[in-house]
Amino acid sequence: MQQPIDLPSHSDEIPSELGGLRLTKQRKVVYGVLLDLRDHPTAQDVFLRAKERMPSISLATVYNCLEALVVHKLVKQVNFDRSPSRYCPNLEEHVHFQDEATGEIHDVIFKKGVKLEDLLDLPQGVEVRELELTLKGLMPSSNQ
Amino acid sequence: MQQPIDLPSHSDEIPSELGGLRLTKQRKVVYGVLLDLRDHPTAQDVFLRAKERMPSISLATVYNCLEALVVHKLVKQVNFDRSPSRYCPNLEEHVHFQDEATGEIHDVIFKKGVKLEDLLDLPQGVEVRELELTLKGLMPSSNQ
DNA sequence: GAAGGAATTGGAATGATTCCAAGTCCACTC
DNA sequence: GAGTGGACTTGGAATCATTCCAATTCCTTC
Repeated sequence: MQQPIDLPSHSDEIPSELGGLRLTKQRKVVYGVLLDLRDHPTAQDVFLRAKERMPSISLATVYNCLEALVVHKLVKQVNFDRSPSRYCPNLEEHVHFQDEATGEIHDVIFKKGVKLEDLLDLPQGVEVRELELTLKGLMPSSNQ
Repeated sequence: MQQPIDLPSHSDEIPSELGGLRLTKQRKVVYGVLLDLRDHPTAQDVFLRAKERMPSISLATVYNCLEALVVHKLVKQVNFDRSPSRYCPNLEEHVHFQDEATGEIHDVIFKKGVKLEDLLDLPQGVEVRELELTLKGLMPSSNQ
C-alpha cells in the first residue's frame, strides 16, 4: 500500500494540475475519495462518497473524472471478470488479489527484480504495452 | 495452441459426456464451435457459428452452454477489461496476449518451471485459487 | 466582462448478460 | 413402448454498468 512518489497522500494536498490533467473541483473530489480510502471502490462507491463532499456531483461526472484520471495514469482501473470496474490510486507496478471470503481486494507486488516478461514464452519481438494480473483465493485469516 | 490431453481435437470426436457434464446436442455444437476455430470468439460469435450448424439454437442457450462448459472446466472464459467475454478451449495453463493492431488474441505459456506464485510478494499462507493474466501490445509483424 | 472551449449534468440509450416462465427433450421405470 | 420427473432449451423481458447526448455552466484568456 505504498503511495506513489511525488503524489499527494491526502486530498488536502492535491494541486490544481497533475500529469497534464487540469484538476477541476470535481476531479479533485473524485481523486481525493480514491486517495483517502484505498479499498478499490467501484464507480458507484466513488459516486456515493463524492456526494458527501460535493452533493451536486453527478454519476456521469464521476465516470468522466475516473476516465480522465485513468487516461492520465493517476489511477488504475481494475477488472475482475466482468464485475463493475474498481479504481486504485496506487501507481506502483502491482497486481490484485481478491479474498474470496470477504471480497476485499489487496495490492500485491512482484518480488524484487522479477520481470514478468522473462517468465513468459512470448514470440520474438513482441512489445508488451499493458499487463493485468488478477488473483483470487483465500487470505490466511479466512483460510481455516 | 496445444490441445489438452485426453480431449478431442475436433467436434466429430466429442463424446456424449465429458468431465461430468452431460453433453446435449446444443452443448456439443457449442463446444465443437470452440474446438474447430480457436480464435477466442465472443458469445455472439459462437452464437453465429453455432447457428450454421443448428439453426434453431438460441443465444440464451449459447450462454447457458458456455457457462456449463466453463463451470466444468472444459473452456476458459477470457476477459479483457470490460469488453465482451471470450471463450477458449485450451486447458493448459496459459495467459492471453491481445495484439493491439489486429485485436487478435494469442495464447502464451509460462517458461518451463516458472510458478507465478514464486514471483509475487504474497502474504504468508495465502491460497491462490484462480489467476488471470492478460497482456496487450504489438506483435512483431505489426510492430513496424 | 465577453468569447470560446472544456467540463458538468440529467436523462436517455446501449449492449452484454441474466432472468423467467413455458415448452421440450431425455433417461429411466413399469 | 408409454408415463413421469427432472434437466435443458427457448424467446423475450429485465438488469445494470457504462456510454452517449444535448443543454447548461464554468474557466481561462483576451
